[in-house]
Amino acid sequence: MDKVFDQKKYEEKIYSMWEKSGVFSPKINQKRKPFTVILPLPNANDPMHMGHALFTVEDIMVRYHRMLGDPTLWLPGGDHAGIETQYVFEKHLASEGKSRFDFDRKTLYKMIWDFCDKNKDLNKNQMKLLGFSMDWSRYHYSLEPRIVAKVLKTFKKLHDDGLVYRGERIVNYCTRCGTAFSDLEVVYKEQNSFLYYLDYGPVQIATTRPETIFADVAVAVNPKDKRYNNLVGKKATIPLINFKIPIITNENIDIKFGTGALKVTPAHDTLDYEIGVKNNLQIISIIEQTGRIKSDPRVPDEIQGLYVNKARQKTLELLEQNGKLVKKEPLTHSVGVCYKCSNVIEPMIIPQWFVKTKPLAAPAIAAVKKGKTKIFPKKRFEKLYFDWMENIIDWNISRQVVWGPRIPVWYCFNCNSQIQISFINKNKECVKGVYETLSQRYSFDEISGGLQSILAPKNASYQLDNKRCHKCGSDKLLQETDTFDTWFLSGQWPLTTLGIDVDNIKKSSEDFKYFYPTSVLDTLWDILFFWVGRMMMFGLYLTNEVPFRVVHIHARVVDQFGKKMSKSKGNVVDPIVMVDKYGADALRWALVAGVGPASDIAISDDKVKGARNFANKIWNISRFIDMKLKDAAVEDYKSIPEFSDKMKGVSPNDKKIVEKLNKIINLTSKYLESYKFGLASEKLYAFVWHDFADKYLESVKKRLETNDLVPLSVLRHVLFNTLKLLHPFIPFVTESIWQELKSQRKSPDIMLVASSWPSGK
RNA sequence: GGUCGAUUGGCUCAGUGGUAGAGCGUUCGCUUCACAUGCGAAAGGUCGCAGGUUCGAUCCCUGCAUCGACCACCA
Repeated sequence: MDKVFDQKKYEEKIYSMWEKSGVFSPKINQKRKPFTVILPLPNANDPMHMGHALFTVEDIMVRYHRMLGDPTLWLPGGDHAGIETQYVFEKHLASEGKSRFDFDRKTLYKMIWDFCDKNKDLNKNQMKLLGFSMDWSRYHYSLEPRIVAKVLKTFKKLHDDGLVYRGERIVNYCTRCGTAFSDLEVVYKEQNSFLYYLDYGPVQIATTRPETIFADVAVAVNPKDKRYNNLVGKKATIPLINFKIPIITNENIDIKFGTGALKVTPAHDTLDYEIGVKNNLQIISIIEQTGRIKSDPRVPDEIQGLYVNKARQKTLELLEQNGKLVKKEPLTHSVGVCYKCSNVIEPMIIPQWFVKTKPLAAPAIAAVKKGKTKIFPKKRFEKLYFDWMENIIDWNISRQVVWGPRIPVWYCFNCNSQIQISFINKNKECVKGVYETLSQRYSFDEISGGLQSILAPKNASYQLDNKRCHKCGSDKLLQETDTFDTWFLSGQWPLTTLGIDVDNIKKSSEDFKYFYPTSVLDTLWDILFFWVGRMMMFGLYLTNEVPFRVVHIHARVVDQFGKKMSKSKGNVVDPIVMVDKYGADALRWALVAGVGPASDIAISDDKVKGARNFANKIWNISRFIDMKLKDAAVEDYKSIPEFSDKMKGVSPNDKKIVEKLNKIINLTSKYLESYKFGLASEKLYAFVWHDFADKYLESVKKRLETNDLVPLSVLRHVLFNTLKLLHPFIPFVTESIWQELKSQRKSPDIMLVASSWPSGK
């Protein structure tokens, strides 16, 4: 054995040995309960970051259970990550001076597909470098046909059950990404702006968005506001266009803000939308999806066609010229921006597909309350889970991006001639318009061949198959171009990857019947809502059974200053760089050792270096024992008696270390069962380094010179058991030693499986 | 505004109802034949503040302070 553990010499070899042996692929054994973990699928658009290295926690659980003898499945996967990937890809296109509007959707889809394929493979290799014992034979990608087919069936089932509807609700729309987002995907940023006081005839209103005044349909005041009592029911006048709008009341108006009078613009503000719906007000939309002001007769000519920001300036100029701008004062408020591109989110009314979530959330709440799924750490995260699930609103599952499965709904163009279309014609030009008009110049085939997107009116008729129109028999049908929210796919991940049959659960695959529900879902708390909640809802909806028994929330990796790692801050540490420098074991250990439940981990070179030293310590303990065994001229393990309490010549000192070993075996098992990985590793560290190496090993050196075989027997006993305890945490060094000491032990050949987890009786 | 978390030796952080722990750093001594990615020793904390429960609190409860995170609202 070398003087120091050279991980580069072993890691690759060891991993491929494991892989070839097939130990990562469990065999179904009806006599034993399986242990199943589904990997939180990394995005296929990006290499791994330090957060992914925390899958170490899952590997620890998985390896532990495998060693216990449980049929253990860790199922890996990759996520197409719809919007996020398209965003990354569009940046890539932009660097080549192109945009998504230059391509029809088929071409664009193919380009992104190829882009992701490369990254997917990169991801897989990186996970192997970290030693993750995933069953690669069961790897799944969210866009592979058999996964998508199941997802579409779920959509149909939801639709049949009346849980899907097409609705026109105010949605968060990013004009740059060209898609709507769920409320969870909007981030709020502080912005310095101005509050403008405008003259609306009998009242003054205060607004930060003067460009939307042309879409106003009312002025609202608080019913308790005495200043306006006599004006309620009368009319206010929109300046510049002199439209009369009613003055109404609403309890949500803050008396102290501005003048206490709010201009109500239902089409372009969330609160206003609610007020509009409640009071049956007209909803007038003046902003296009491109972010430009519409050519609407209500809008002054010079403002039409301007982008929102320009329109604001121009409107203010006009207001000032007309003496309608009373005053402006500075205001700091938060503005919703796109979580991907930071562009300001425009609340807009666009027809979208929604899932009714209340009926799905109720069982998901009940399951956690009944303890069918347990969340760790409980106190903190159960509350978070309930808060979200109890306040859930209908889920907008439409995304106006290309990268994802299209919603399986078809519109007949004969019946719905008002559908808006965007496509690339034969001359490679992007053409937009309403079908009724376009059909006079272009054939249906030319349109469908170069299709970019369609936008059907809210009440458009549709059908769930692409046969001839059920109503008129026409064959001019096109599928919805909205694609599914990524979480609609990943929310079904444990079901689809294990092989559920959505139509007939009893016909699901053997894997599904055996491995579902899964045992533990380990993730970061920040996708508790996006992912865990959705999986709970889908799981219970389709199977009446929770998708996992336990949700374990792991720690978050931050930089040495305690800040979240992000590309924009430039404080990202590449896990693979650390692996290269100090070894996979070192990084794994550094991420787990002594870390409290769901706390932050500050990762630094020093910490990983310390972990590397620990791995080396174990290596050298083994090297010492190996040498002593050979010094004693012992050819193989048979020459040294197996350790036993009753063997002759066992000293109190020997007994003491064995007692401590048994204690640490019990403790490690106990901690692993209760998800206390930090404590487990900390205690192991102290035992290995201080009790075993510094004290016991030093103390027997003299005895070893006297040809006393008892201490050798003890050393070997303690070493092999300790290696087993350490293996889930630091698999490479322990397995490397296991291989080096082949002649000094009985089978098994591979540490990972065949060696059973020790018992510390 | 609401919720949650943190506050422990110089730094980073574990932990427990019964007189404080680790790693790193620091100081001193070691080229000891497993390991200098090491060995031996040492210094260093009234466990944020104020109350309460308890025979006893760093740990439980209440309040406060500071920092951080999340959610909601922001016309």
